[in-house]
Amino acid sequence: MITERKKQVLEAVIKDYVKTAEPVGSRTVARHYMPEYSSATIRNEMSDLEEMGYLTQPHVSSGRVPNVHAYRLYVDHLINDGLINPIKDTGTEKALIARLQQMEDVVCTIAQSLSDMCRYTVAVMLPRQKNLRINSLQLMPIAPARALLVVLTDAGIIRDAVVQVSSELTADDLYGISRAMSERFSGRTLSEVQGLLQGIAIHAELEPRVMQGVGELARQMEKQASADQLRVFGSQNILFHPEFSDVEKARGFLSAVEEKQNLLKLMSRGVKQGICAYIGHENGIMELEDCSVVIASYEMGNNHRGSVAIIGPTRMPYQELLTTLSSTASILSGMLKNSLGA
Amino acid sequence: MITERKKQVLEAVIKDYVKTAEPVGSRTVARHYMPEYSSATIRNEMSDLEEMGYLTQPHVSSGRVPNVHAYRLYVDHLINDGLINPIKDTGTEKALIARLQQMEDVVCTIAQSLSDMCRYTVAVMLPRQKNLRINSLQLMPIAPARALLVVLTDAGIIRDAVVQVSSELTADDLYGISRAMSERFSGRTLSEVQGLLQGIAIHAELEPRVMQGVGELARQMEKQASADQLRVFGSQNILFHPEFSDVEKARGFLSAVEEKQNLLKLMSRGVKQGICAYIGHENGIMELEDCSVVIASYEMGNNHRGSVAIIGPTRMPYQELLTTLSSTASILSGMLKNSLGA
DNA sequence: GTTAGCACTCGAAAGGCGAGAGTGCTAACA
DNA sequence: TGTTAGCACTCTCGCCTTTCGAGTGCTAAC
Repeated sequence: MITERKKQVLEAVIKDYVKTAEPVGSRTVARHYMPEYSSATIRNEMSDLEEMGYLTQPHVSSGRVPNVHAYRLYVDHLINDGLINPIKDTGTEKALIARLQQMEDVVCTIAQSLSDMCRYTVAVMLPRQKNLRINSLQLMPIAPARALLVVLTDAGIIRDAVVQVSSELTADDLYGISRAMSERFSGRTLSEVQGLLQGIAIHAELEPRVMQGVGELARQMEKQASADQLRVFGSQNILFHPEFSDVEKARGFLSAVEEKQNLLKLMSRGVKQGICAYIGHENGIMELEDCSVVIASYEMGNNHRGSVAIIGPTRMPYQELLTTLSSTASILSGMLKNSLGA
Repeated sequence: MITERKKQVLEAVIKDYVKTAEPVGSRTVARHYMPEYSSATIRNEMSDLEEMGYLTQPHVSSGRVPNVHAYRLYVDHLINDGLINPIKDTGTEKALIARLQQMEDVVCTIAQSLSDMCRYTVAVMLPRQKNLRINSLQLMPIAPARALLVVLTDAGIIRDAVVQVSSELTADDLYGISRAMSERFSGRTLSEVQGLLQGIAIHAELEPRVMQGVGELARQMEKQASADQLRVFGSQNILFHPEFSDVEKARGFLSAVEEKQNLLKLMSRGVKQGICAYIGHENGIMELEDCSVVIASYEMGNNHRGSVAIIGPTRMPYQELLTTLSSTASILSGMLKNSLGA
């Protein structure tokens, strides 16, 4: 069994190691964290902890370094014992909400500033949107034979494209077509719209080239919305951590993060828990075996959930990051509810 | 005077050094580049070239390394003697043009793929747009008391924002307002619009909150358009070059590139020439003193010019990069003309 | 003008050495 | 029985020396 004092020692080792990135000796622990005991006592405890599989010595007679298991124990303790208290800040929210309409912008802006703030790499997953419904469509003239087609969906997603139209159409004509289209298509899902466009019947009365444009745009939107997407920010931050002072490793990290497939899988898994951490090899990505991924999920109204992650070396300040991350996730949920819902 | 043979030797040294990143010895040059001479001959030539200031020895009795002056000579030769032949490719153009309407997207997409392709860092300058004129405005309903305001300018810039409107307005009402606004504002510059909105007279008949939104958006657009902007892509690529295997240096590079002010100044200068290269300290940016910046300018129709740059270590394949870069610039000019003009 | 030959220089890699940090173990103490 | 002091031992790190090889400069011969 692991005694209370052992836990204290373990925590001390973790904290010191996170700070210094150097193996921690018994003397250090005794002096800085548990002055009521002598180094010899701590030494014995550390020896036990090593035997139990929580600490490792890089070589005999150096200090000790926490293990994946140690971090695991520590993180579980943090998460389960309610030491993660998201701070609900409302300042940023107000400042941002005015300028950001689209879900994607909101999420990316937050992620960017999170990565700037904590100097780690941040990834966000934008969940796939099943059965997006069209809210309205509008055409506006931009040049003699060209119009801008804007499509709004119920999830607040706005997409536009330039379409060719016949040159004799006036702005009013375009508006008329817009109304007719909106009437026909609003409330329909993107795939329904594509289906409808297959039927020749509709084509006749409306501009066929516009219809083609609508179909094309619908297909694009659906394609983009039907897969989970991943965005990564601040990947350069990895260079600030001494475990990546070897350029080879830094490059490995960057390419692993660029290659989004694996990360996406991990983050989809992370969506299910509220907040969780994959420590070291637990993340299952070979190039990231010396990294940890802390994931929190956020809500976006219509029953969809995305997730946001901080990625860094195994040696990271879990308590701080878990707190920051879960705050961020809750801010994000709030913003998305306010700006898109209602 | 520099003889023809000296030039050959110099070119050989440059080419070999670019390839291997190791100091080049006389034997290597003789064997691989000029087998008609012996190493001793080359040795004498190299000794002369060193005295003339084109080569440097990292230490006595190592091979020699080309200098800033050597690169300068080489690059001038390349540029002036017409060795840079832009390849006009039309494949990418067709594929991209369908999906990209906004100038910014076009430029950024091209820059991204350029950096992927050549594995260097790429920066693009988006020139400031003076006196943008409004082409048309349009409101479309998105929720009971909200509308999407879309603004088109003559430079093909599209910007949108959500504005609050009173809840009893129908889609037709919004269209009416759009028409009225378009009539009033189209052809005016952004600052004129802001000026007009100061006059109370207009407010009365149109929705005041919409007018506020227009003003706000116009201000934003003008602010964004009135300063040159810089976008950087593939900054991680620097890690592939051995001169940055020291993480300190890599970090210096990244922060210099992130801090866009200096780079922007350099690139504005580069706009004036068609294509040019700043080698080593010539770029005037302290953190980039061991880097070169190759710049080409592109045209965007309305007499505005932007520029695109490749940034990497001084040791770079200038011929290849100059060619690629100037091709890219001409493709870009072409795309912008096609998609925005007319 | 070109080349062969040779002595010389210097950096990079390999081996040796001492200092310092940290451990494990034992014995003494409360 | 748990804690502590003391001591011998181990291993890394930084520093120095040595060796090896690549490449040069110079001279003399072609």
